[in-house]
Amino acid sequence: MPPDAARRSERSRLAVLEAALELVVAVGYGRLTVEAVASRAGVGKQTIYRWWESKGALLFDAFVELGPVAVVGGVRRGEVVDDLTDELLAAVAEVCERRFDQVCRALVHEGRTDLVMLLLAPRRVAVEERLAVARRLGEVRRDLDLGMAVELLLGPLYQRWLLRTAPLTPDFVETLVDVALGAFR
Amino acid sequence: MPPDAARRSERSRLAVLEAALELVVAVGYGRLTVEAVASRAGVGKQTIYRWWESKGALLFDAFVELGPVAVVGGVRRGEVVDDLTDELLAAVAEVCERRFDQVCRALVHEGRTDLVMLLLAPRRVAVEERLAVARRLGEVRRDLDLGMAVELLLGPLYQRWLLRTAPLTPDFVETLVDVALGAFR
Amino acid sequence: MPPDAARRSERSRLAVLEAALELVVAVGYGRLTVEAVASRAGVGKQTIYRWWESKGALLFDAFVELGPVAVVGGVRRGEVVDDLTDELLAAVAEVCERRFDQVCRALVHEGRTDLVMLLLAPRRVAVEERLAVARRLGEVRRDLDLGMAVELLLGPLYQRWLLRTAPLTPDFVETLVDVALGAFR
Amino acid sequence: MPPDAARRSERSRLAVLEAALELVVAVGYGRLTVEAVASRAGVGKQTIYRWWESKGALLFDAFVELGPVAVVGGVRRGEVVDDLTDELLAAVAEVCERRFDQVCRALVHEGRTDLVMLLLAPRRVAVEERLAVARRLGEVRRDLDLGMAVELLLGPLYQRWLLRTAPLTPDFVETLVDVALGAFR
DNA sequence: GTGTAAACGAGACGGTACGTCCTGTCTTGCA
DNA sequence: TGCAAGACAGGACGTACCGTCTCGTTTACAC
Repeated sequence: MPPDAARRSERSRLAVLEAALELVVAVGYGRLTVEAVASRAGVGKQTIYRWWESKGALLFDAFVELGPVAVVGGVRRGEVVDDLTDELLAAVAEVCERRFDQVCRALVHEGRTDLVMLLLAPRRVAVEERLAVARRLGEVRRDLDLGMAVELLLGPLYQRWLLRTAPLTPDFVETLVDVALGAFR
Repeated sequence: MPPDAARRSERSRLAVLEAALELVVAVGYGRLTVEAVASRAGVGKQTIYRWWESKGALLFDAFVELGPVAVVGGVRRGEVVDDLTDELLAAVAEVCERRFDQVCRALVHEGRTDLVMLLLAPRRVAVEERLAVARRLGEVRRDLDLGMAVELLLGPLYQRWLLRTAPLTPDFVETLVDVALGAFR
Repeated sequence: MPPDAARRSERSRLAVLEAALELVVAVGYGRLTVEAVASRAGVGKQTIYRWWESKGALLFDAFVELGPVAVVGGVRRGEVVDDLTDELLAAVAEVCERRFDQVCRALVHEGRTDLVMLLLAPRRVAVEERLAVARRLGEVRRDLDLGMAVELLLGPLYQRWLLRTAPLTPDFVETLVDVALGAFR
Repeated sequence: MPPDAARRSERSRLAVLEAALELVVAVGYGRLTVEAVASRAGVGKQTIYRWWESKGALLFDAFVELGPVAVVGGVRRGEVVDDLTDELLAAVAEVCERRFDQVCRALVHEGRTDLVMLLLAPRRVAVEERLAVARRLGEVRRDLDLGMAVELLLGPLYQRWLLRTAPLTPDFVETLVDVALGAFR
């Protein structure tokens, strides 16, 4: 029998999500156990297994529900270079936020990169939209491949973040935008 | 007491590394157990715990010792665009190779991104060297920041690989090189 | 948290006790492992550790639950010398029975002599009761110290058994009863 | 190849025996490990395995070599009742001595009751000899079975010791001798 | 209101793997 | 060669969690 969502206890649902988020931040994904989540949430283990498929799915829900809302800038405010820099700096801030970082790494760990992409999507969309405007305004080449451009901007950034090859400094972001825009014009 | 490396059994060391590599390819990191490695290697569990700190460290050693040697092109063969494309295609091949992929993901999983960087380093160096030549020959800007250039080329590639946002096609590589070189000239 | 006895699985409890008894007889105490008991009982190891403190406690329970019931004679059937001889012969039989012997030695081995005493108690009580009757009937001295008398009768017997100083022959038992009764009259 | 006793290191032999005795007293037989003995003796493990078959054999040797010599009274000093009482009190003292007790229990634990008997033998012989004298002097029955008499005296005593059924008080010893002698006259 | 059926907390269950410990053997210099 | 040192294969230990499965107990909808 599939569980009857109508009878689901909202109190339990929230308690579990909160406990999961607190614990993953406190101890990291590797040391996060379902038993600990259940215990901290004052919930039976079965209640977790009934409603979530995996730790990853649980953490994803926890983040979507309780994580900080990504601040995504409006489409156009000033020069394309400034707007993109702002957007990337926001991406850096987002990605360095402890809960976001932990949850994403947990999802990578579980192979649920699809969920990671969902979390990263708003940023990618924002960057793409700004570039679309830029293309319309002639700030960049008319034939610019927007998808590739987004990857060129965010790929290096996300790589630094995931692999921790180097710190995500404002300097890095500025140079990244400069160099990338060089290719787009 | 720290173990005495001089007395270490080479036979056991190799058997463990081989078993680890075979098993991680066969069952993946998540289902890889120390007991299985010990058993397949015909080795006591303690012998593994004596010499390696974690599954990740073990897999790293296994790969460094037994993994396929990365084919890194010579510095200069032709046009910079062709050479870089070759290099990135080789990077794609490397990164898609089952053992490499599994071991790297295992290391990311364990938070040992430092080791992942070691595995990726030769490629990065090769790209950087070709760009250095290009800069000397005037194929790219004199003031090009080589480190940033490398990240711009490999960052998007490695991001696609790790997050599986999209397949790593030759087309993607070509466009990536084209766009990036646009920024470098 | 202490385990909740109310929820305990009777099926598992019995399976463990049976497995323990079979195995201790089959391989002896020294080679008896908790893992083997769990495996033969079709039970998780934790289920054993949850309910029993030690191998000794487990074996004691197993014996109390499943061991052959000691045949303890009625209080008085005939001459005191015959009755006591019967009782001691029964003690010899009991103590030589494979399971009883193994379990008792296991308990001695673990220092749980209190449990050994529990297993031996019925016999001691029976002997004491017969001696009490004998004292009432004038078959032995009025001022006989019953506790000491029991020790005098069973002490040598149990010592031969535990230390295997000599075989427990009927002859030994008869002489023992004769000599002891000589002291009691 | 059997080890060559001629080349045996006396220093090592003694160090091992001393360490074994100290450790068995300190931690008991159950927690006594060969490694600990070797380490405390400043000796390689192999040196122990080369010269002793088991922990039990090692402890036995240790006791024979280093244990306190049992004080066994001369054959006849006074009344048979007094002499036997002295002998049994000495037996109690001996058996309660920490090292003797530990080593004997260790040997019982290992099933090496033969070695226990060797350790107990001097006492038994002494009692038997005094009884032989008593029989010659008419202090006890002419047809007394000496072996049985010894068992009647020491059996209850050793049983109390091994099974710890009750404390080995002087009172107990006196009553034991009284009652037993009652049977022997 | 009452009956009933699902979700709930609790936690025991059969398992898997862990990382530690110890055994008894084997190997490597040193004396 | 005997020795101290200690690595080795093997395997049991007791623990930690897994995901499943009962237990009674709420809870909430249908009658």
